[in-house]
Amino acid sequence: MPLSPASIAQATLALGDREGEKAMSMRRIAAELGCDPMAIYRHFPNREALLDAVADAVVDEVPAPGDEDSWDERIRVVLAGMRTVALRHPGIAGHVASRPPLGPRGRRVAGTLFGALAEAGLPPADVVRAFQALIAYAAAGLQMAVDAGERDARWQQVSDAMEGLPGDQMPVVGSAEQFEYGLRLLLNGIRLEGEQARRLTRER
Amino acid sequence: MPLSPASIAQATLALGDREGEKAMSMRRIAAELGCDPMAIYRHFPNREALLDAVADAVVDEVPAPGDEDSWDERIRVVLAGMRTVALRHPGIAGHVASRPPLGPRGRRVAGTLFGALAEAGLPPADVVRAFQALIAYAAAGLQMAVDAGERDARWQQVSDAMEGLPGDQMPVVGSAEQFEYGLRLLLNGIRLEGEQARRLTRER
DNA sequence: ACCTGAACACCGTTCAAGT
DNA sequence: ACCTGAACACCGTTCAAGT
Repeated sequence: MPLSPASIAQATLALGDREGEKAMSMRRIAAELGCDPMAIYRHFPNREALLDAVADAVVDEVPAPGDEDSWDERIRVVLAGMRTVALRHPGIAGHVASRPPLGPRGRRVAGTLFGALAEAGLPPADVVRAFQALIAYAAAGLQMAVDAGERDARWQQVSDAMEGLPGDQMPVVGSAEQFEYGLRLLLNGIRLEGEQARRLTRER
Repeated sequence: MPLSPASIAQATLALGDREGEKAMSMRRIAAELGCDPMAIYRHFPNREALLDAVADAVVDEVPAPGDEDSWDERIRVVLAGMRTVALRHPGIAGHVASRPPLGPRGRRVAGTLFGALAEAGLPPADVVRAFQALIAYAAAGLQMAVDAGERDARWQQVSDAMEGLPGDQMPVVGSAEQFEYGLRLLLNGIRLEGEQARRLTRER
């Protein structure tokens, strides 16, 4: 297998899936590929750029929503898809969460979101604002799921300390259910904004 | 100055403020304190725990909202405060963003949010869900502000590629204005949920 | 018993030396 | 010109040796 950006990214992804985030060091990736660590630098300027490429490949697995779906359903599908897909690749999930999916392939996801937000009735400037808010929320929700194993205990501490909140009705931190709830809040907020904007346009 | 958790945390914060995130290594913190790197381990089990303590100290600077403020204003004040305060400490801001503010001092902030969400009319289980969503959003918004310097260019790329969106009406990535917009979406969504819950309670 | 610092097992990246 | 691997300048943490 000849070295190429794609083959390096693929080997890095496999290594991360198998042995976790910390295994994706330049030295170990090189060992996985059977090459010198420095050979990688002839395809990527640095480690960050390589991880960006891996994250982009993962985002490419996000399924496209159906064209007949409503705008809010399209947003829901694409963001939940991003979360699910990233969690299938535990090694890189943290990196996906830490930055916007704006690689060549991530742009497809961004396009879906922009289209849906415009359809919701937001004025152009608010489309960009809402887009950023959605990406921020999705990234954070994903990060919570990634961290859940280690840091769950701390969340429990706080929630347990609150009165009137029996532990058994508490959604798990970083769970899909928790993710969907926050997304619903955002989508309800967006719907409201869209309706207000439409009303203003009609009055004018 | 005798070594103590507080004095170590304070020195770490100062070092991070002055020379950035990467300067906060065990070795450099020890140099700042004029002690052996290993001495720190007698006050903190590891580097992560030390950074948690530093983050907690920073969260303690968040101003408390007024008691007469409405529930949504209290949430707004406390989350915007967290963002502002964290950005005053660039070295540790990334760490604050990457985990819930649940240290001994952070619990005050959590308490404010829980109280405000209950007042909004959410049932207890949804209070926990909305709380998590708000913290997630705040963390991500903060992270965007932290990254803005380096990664702004990538956001610009995408937004520029979208039609009908002149660059001059675009809010800056990670800006306070952008943060407030997303927060407004979430608060609108929460208000809606609260009203629905109240209506259901009245009907019963 | 307490404390220290040498040592271990790593990093990402540079750069001089080899082909 | 291209490629390699030794070397640089670091890490967090362990642990044996000293007081």
